[in-house]
Amino acid sequence: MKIPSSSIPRISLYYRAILSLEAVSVTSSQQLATLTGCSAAQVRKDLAYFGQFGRPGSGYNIEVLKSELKKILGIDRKWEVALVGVGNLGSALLTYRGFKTQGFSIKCAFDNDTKKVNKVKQGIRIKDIDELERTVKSKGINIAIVAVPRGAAQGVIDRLISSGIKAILNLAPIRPRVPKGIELLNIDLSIELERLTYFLRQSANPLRG
Amino acid sequence: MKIPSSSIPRISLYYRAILSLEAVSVTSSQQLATLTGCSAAQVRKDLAYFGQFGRPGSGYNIEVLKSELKKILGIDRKWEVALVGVGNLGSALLTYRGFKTQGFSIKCAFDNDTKKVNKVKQGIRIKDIDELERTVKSKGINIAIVAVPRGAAQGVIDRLISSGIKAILNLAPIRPRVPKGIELLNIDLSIELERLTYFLRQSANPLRG
DNA sequence: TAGATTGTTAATCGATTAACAATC
DNA sequence: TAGATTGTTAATCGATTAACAATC
Repeated sequence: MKIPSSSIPRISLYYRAILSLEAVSVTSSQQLATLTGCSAAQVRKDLAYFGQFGRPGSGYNIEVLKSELKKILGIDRKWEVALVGVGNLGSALLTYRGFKTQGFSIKCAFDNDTKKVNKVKQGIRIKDIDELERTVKSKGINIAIVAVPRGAAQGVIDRLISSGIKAILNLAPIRPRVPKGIELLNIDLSIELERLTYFLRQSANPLRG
Repeated sequence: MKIPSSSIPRISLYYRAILSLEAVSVTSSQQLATLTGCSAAQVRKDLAYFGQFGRPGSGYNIEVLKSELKKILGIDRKWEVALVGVGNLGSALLTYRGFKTQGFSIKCAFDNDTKKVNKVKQGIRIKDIDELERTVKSKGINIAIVAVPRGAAQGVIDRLISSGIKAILNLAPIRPRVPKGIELLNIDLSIELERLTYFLRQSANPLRG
């Protein structure tokens, strides 16, 4: 069955929602809908793509659902992540505690700035970019976050892929080329801001400023 | 005419693509397609939502297109942005140079940590969160970026809205409630990483680690 | 004129919503 | 049993792709 790609981030939302429901043992598509801003039909549809987790008449057992959603999302295990680029944004990601609570752990960090190399941040000794291939291969890391300047991004991503990285979260403002079979997600903050200004421009509201 | 919301970030991509084409005076939907990874039909469709910018047989004049796309995206002017939360992520955004090149300028920054208040970063004196309403109102700012911890996010967003903010980029890992007419975009890095682990989990590739 | 390329319409594809029989 | 709620099918909606007449 074809699963809409848009259903995956919603599964993450449902998972977070049930984490906030520790006191009860059962929930419903309606409750999950209210908690996440999705429709109840959407919740049931999304869950049904992956199995029959509920009981008609009573709803979804929270412990069952929690465990199933973790399996679906692949977070029923720890994942080690490589970070490339320890500038302002990279440093922020290194200290971001939200990753750890979801089972992600930044295990190594690289930069090409010799002033940063060998400095320790959050218990991670920053490595020279030259050590990227060796380290990623030897640690068997599958996921990388790229937080380097625009001009360096494609080169870094090529090197990550040749080191065996299979999934990349790219924060540099380019659309890198990657071969088939590599999962790439781009987060471009300026593009997001432009979605906002498009809206403000269209808006009927009399804008100030 | 109804414009698909997914076409807006593509317009941003086309705009960036033509910025890299300074040497030539004309481009085509095929060239923009190659540069952005979209299809040529998609490029023409997206542009046609907003007007007739090209000439059959010859293509799109770059200067004309550049100016039209800026107008569409609302970046034919400067925008002042308020930043709430000057932790690691907020500091990174304050120093991010990519915003300025697209016409965005972080004009004020707030934090509730008295150790940070009155410190100057990137030429911005960090203000106490208590000054949020007064400052945003008096400066007539329409856009805010929220980079506070999960627990503080909804409260901050409520206050931003009551100060007149119309568009919010939220980086805290919650889905805030906002009234109709307020544009909200959520960027949740853990959810993005979970899209990657979903893919790795599904992947036929024998994964290492 | 011949070749190129747009803008637009129709066809396809994919995702969401609504409805409801089956189940507890 | 009556009320609640799932899982699934069908209907709707929206976005993308293909095709091509019109234009330069």
